[in-house]
Amino acid sequence: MKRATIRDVAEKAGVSISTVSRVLNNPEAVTEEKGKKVLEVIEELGYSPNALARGLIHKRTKTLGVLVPDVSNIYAAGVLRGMEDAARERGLNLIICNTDLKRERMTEYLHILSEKQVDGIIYTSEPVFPDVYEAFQRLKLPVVLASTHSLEYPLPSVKIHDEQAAYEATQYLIKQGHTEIGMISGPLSDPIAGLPRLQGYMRAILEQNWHYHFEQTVEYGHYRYEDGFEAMERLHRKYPQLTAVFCASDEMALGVISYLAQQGMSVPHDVSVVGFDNTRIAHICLPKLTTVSQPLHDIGYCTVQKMEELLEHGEVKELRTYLPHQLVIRDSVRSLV
Amino acid sequence: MKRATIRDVAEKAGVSISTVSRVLNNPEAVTEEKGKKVLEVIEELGYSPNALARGLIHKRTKTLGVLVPDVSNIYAAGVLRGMEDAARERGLNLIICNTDLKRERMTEYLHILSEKQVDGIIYTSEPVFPDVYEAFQRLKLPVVLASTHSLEYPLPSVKIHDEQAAYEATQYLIKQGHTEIGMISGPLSDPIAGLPRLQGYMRAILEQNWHYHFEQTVEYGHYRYEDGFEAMERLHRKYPQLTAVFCASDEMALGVISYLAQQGMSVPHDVSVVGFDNTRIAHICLPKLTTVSQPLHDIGYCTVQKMEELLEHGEVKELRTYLPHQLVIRDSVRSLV
DNA sequence: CTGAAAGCGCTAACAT
DNA sequence: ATGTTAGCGCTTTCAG
Repeated sequence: MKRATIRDVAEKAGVSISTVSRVLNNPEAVTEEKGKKVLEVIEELGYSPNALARGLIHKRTKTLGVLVPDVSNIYAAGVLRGMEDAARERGLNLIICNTDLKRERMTEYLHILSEKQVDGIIYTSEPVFPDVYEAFQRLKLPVVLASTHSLEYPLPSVKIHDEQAAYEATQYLIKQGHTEIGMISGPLSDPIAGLPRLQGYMRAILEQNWHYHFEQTVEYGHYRYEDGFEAMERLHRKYPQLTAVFCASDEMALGVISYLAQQGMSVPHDVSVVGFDNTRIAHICLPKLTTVSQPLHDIGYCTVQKMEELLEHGEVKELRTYLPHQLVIRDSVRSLV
Repeated sequence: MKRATIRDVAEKAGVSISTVSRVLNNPEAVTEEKGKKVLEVIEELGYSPNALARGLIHKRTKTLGVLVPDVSNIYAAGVLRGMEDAARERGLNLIICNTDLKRERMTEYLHILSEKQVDGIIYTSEPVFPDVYEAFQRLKLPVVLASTHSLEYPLPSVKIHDEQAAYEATQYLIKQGHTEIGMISGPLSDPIAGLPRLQGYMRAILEQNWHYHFEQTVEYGHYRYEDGFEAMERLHRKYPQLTAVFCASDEMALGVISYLAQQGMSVPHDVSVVGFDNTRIAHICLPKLTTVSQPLHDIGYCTVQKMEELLEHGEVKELRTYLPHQLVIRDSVRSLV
């Protein structure tokens, strides 16, 4: 059996389709009596309006497209959750698209989303490459960036201040009396979570007028557990006197701890470790990780808020929003003072 | 500037709109010359067809709705990723909906998805309550269940065989020489991951003809780290002689390990622990967790495959699919033999 | 091979 | 207050 249309309802209720439309969209403009009758028939037929038809007319679908590198990533999933909460409150829906950092997949998704007439696009975690920006332009779709930003292009964005957060995390280690502080950084080529966090670390160290050769005190990895493990192996070899390590992600921090454990060193007794992100694992593992907390949920939530603002007014008051981060003190740092 | 329509293309190319439509949907039915001309204009205008209009006609949107308790949950996110991969390969998109286990939110989402004319609904992780099933019926939408199933209703589903997996995990502990084996189970009221896993544990124990009082050897929790911690506290009090614990989730297993560590006991030296799910944390934490691996990605992937089958043929060959699980041996179990 | 026209389900003027 | 009608952008007969 086919689903009922507005026409079916109108017929059965003995009114015109516009009356039915009115009880749904503008009930005051209809006699109470007829209104009630129509509502009854709607209930009886299990009628519900076709959003496609509506969207065709209004040119609004109440649907947003979300481009994310990988939903199964715990960080992305947290942000996504915040988006979804904000979206629900506003009657919006989210179509999620895994890009896996593949450019072709991104443009492919962008096309599909455009055809599906989404009201806007949320672009997550990745730098905005010129060809991507161009695609945004061509599609003429509102775009908001989540946990990434762009200094080249005027795109609204929501993230934390990574450089400052890393600065504060390093400063904390310094305040605890550490003077030999290494870092496991993300890739230098990552302008979002790589370079800025490294810069924050360096700023804190440079402030001390210490004699650091950063080539000796910094290693790199792609944020994953295994990367942290391997990077720590390299770092420890070239910088054995370190007493603390600041990591650009929680997973890498756990890799570091794991490597140290394997070498018979314990955290925080022998080496102190600070992570970044405050993902769920940070307070689950042993020792519990001192880490920089990103307000994942808020970032997602605020991104959708911003999108709504953009949709309503055609512009946003604050182009680039930097949400507050927080250093969460747990058990992975030892005080030397 | 508005986006180009098929009419704009037709005019500019000097053909009728039906010709443009043909170029897109049935290129062989058009002269090569005109075809080329039209393609050029399409490119020039940046035209892309409106999926809403198409959907209105075809009554197919190439969009699926996914109901999930919480995307930020690492388990759900893994399954979701598998779904997305399968969906992309088939030109489908996924609208995700967080239910937070709230019935009202579920029915609300179901309505919205129905209005948006999704081709089908994927329902994840939760038991199918009668009112939910009724809602499915009313909406007349194809439904497939992911990592849940229903024995009451004829709904296609994809999950692992939880009872058997738990049985094997417990059996493994027995084979390692353990005779005092406790369990941290999920809630009895959970017919998916709660009761079946407990039953598997009990079956393995009963097979040994041991004198177990399960009231003494089993405690319960809601799968989270904190639950595991607290449940272990209770379990250890009433069953102090245990040498191994089987947990219904990885997070609870880590809670157990954490509690034991706090009590000065070490895993696996003093107590062995087996988890369930093989989420990312299982191989990140110390000691690395021996656990039952669920093929999260496959579950999601297979669910979408099944949905496609249902959409194509109106039925599925195998109503309830049980994907193979696997016990992943790591470092959290000590052999006593 | 191509174009005209009907219509998918709905909303929004425009009449009445 | 209600009904009639013209589209929204597209596909699909049906003629030619």
